[in-house]
Amino acid sequence: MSSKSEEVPFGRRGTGKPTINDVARLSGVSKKTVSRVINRSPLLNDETRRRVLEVISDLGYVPNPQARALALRTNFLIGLIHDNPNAQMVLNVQQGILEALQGTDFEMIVRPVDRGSAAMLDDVRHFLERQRLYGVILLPPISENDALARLCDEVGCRYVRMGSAELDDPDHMVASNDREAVRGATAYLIEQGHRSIGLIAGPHGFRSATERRQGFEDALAEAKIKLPRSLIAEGNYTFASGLAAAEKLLDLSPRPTAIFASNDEMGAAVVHAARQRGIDVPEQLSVIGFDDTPISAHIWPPLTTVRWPIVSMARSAALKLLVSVGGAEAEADVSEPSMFLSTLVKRASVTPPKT
Amino acid sequence: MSSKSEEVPFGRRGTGKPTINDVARLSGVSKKTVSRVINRSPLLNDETRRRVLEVISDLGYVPNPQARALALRTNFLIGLIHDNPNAQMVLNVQQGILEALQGTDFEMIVRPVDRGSAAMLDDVRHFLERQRLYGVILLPPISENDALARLCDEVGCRYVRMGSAELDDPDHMVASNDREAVRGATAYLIEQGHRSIGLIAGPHGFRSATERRQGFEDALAEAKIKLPRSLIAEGNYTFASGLAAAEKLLDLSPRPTAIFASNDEMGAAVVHAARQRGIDVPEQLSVIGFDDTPISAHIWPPLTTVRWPIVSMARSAALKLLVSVGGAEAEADVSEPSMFLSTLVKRASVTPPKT
DNA sequence: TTGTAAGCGTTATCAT
DNA sequence: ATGATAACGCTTACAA
Repeated sequence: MSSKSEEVPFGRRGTGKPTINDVARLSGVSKKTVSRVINRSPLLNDETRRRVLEVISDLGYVPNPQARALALRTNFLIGLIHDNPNAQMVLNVQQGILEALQGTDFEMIVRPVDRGSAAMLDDVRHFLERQRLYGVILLPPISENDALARLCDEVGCRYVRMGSAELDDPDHMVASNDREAVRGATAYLIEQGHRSIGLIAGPHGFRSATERRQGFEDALAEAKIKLPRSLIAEGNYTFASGLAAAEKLLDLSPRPTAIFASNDEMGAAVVHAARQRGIDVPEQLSVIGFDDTPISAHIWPPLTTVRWPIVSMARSAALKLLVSVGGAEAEADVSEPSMFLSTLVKRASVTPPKT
Repeated sequence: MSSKSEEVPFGRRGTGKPTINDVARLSGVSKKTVSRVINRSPLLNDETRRRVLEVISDLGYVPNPQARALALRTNFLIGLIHDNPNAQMVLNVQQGILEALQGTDFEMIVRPVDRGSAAMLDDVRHFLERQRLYGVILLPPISENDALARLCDEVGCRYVRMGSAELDDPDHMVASNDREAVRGATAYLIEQGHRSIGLIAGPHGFRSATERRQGFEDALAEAKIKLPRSLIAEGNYTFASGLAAAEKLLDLSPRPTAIFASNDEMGAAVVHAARQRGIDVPEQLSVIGFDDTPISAHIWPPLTTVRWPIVSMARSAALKLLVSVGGAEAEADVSEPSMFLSTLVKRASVTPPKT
């Protein structure tokens, strides 16, 4: 009986910020109508909309995200879920996502997870259920986990997976053609005259590792080159593991004249290991990496590598998530691409072998 | 009159998740009492608290963050505001923050800003006002902007600044002793016998650049070495700028026998530039960097550098923000340190000069 | 096309 | 120490 707060002239309470009520009162319509304007409802008199928009802009009114989140049962947040050890990759992805979110009401929230942990799925479930994210982007390698994708579905959270191959339908996936890209890179090595080529593969169980390895083998098969198993070493995408793998390969005799490393970190490690034992790159050893992260350009010699369009992929992933916002119009957009092509970046770490 | 929803046995509506009402009903108390339990109110009968906690755990009840955010007018989010170009640094900071947030109800939200833009302060103000963050962490170099700190105060948002020197009171600051650390690094070069030492300074207007440069000059002054201005080049902390600066220094004749670069990116660039012109590091040129980011250990030769305890600093910064949560007890905690010491990491890029 | 009333799930006020 | 009731600022049902 007591409070008729609508009577208060303006922005009652200390906060000072105008609410939907202020807008409604000042433009002489109901809250609901203002809400319709905010949410771009199509069934609205143009004149009404205009008037409300004017008041909104006069007042500098901005809808309160917390209140919307409560009412809509969904937050205006895009989550990035990852267990990727590579700083540069994670940051590139963040950059891509943020570019997509630019100018929208969405913000990005980052959630690293522990792939090893048995509780990982439960952790993510709790996270998603609590935060009610609008959607999440799954980075490799965790993005390869099908159970995780199913989990997102279950809790009703939109998701897009990033990966090295199509492991989901196009609406839920942005993929690159790693296999083909590595085939091309290896073929380039063969063209240059290399016949004894080492491979530092990615870790067992990673889709990207498999794809890249297959691309490597595709190229060899095409050229009818048969290589001993000993020319394949395995790393886990870290510099340290690359160092160990490189040492194994460089101890071989005869030594390979070229090495393809499944990512730049390990490629840089090959160069490092070679220098350490006085082997000149590229004169005595050609090296190719993968990712085109800054380190590949910064070491000496600059590393020939496969450019992985990670920023564009991440941007696209985020845009796929946002497709369903803005009510009507957004759906009509040309849909975001789902396949991205990686390309070979030729630098100084490859030359024909000297015999 | 119509809805007596309290009668519904359990988790009405589709969502299925128990609410505070379910807990209240099942434990035979009011919502407010449950709320008190959740918020660790001290004035609560122990027996009541116990009973409620039991029901909470039986039900697997978790308070809805969106509703709390609306009622409390503050989100359970910690923001990271930065305009730092260095991927590794940003990611280290994220790691530190996330470590601190581990096990709490808080999540991290990342907000890059554009230092150059005139609208920067307004952007941040809108961001803070809309999102109602619990607190933000300001990374250098934007953390050096006093107007930004004042803005946080104004909109009632807790903040902690990270920086290379104390630019705020301890509650709002975690700092490192860059000046002293660089003085030590330079002294080490002098000890080794170097007398002609180049400096690649950070960009004008950056506090970290000033601090590091002063440390450099402190050491020279101590050793009574007077160097020509030409031995000081300026970069902007990027690899490319480091390359340009290195070229300038290496063109000098006589050439310096050592170079201190104000960060690792530029230090790596020095090594890169040296190799490019056939100058051996460290035999003909010693190099020291700053930060101890992975690149310093990954290039050849591994770079002697100053280890900046950035992860710990970020963790501490986040903990400072959280000090005021948990009602009563947290305040009593030993307060987080505000000063962090950087230390010299000796690797292979420094030797005595050959004359 | 627009408005009314009833939530969304929590906390604050002010009793008792 | 605890509870009834009114916010918090927005959206959805359902009318009109």
